[in-house]
Amino acid sequence: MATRAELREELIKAGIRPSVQRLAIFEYVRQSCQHPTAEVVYEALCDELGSLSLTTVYNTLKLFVDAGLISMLTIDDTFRCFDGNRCCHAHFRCNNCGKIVDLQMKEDFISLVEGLDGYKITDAQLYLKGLCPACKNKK
Amino acid sequence: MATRAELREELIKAGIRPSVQRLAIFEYVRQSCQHPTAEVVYEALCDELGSLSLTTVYNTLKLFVDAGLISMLTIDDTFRCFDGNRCCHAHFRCNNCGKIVDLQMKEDFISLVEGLDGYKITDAQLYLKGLCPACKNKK
DNA sequence: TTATATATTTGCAATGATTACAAAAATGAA
DNA sequence: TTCATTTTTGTAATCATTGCAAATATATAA
Repeated sequence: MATRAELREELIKAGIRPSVQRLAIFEYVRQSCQHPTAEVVYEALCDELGSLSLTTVYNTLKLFVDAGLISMLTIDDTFRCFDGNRCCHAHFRCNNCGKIVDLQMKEDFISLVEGLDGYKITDAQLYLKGLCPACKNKK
Repeated sequence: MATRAELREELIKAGIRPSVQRLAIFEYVRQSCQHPTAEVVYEALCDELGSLSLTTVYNTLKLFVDAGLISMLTIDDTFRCFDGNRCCHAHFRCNNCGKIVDLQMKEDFISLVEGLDGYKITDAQLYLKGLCPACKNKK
């Protein structure tokens, strides 16, 4: 769990000026295990920051994604969500309850992909979908 | 390359009545290596079928995805595209030119995921993003 | 400090892919 | 044929996301 000062340093190192809004958004996404959407980030930080614009949240999240500081997940095709967990992991989305969970990997999945000579890879996501144990038992 | 009769049988086996529209859409997505969007499928088949509704294309593609006959890709976060290739493979999307290409796998990537006991997996997608060789050289 | 340029935030309007809906057409059963 | 069911269609609505221009904050220079 990084401190606020460490997160600030990380932004600066990435060439991003740590404004109040940016630092709050960065901290929120990095600490969350919930894969929040832009809307969720906005709702969560509105009070804390006094005021905040949804546009700022969208712009800032995009800034972080482009800088490689967080990832954007498109596992749900109706909205994007964001992930501050920097360890290599896969995601599972339950088709019934919609929950998105992290799954550990035995090894980095990029090593299994063939024919990547000449490519520059900046992002990799492994998405699994189906039924989570709870929903599977209900049916 | 499956014949039209084989594709028809596959629909019936999946419990889907092979209407003219459905068979044409199924054939198009299965034969294409281009990961078409609903709009692309619609444009391609409008003439062939005389008339066609974009709503039908959307509904039909969803029907096929739910039946496990084709996959939906969300590698590009601004639109969905569809993939009729049933072999296990990964996808790469170039951040510069937008091209989506298939990549072979040394082995099925699901085997690398831990903690799947109790889950029912119905879909798995591995997405890589970055620069393709051509775009990488240009920069 | 003050003035000026630059970067950031904000609110609202616009965008566009996708879906809801209800009518029309096609198909199957009796 | 008649009736019920399934499928298709066109249009309107939805809603997550973006464009844009004004307002605000921050950094730099003098």
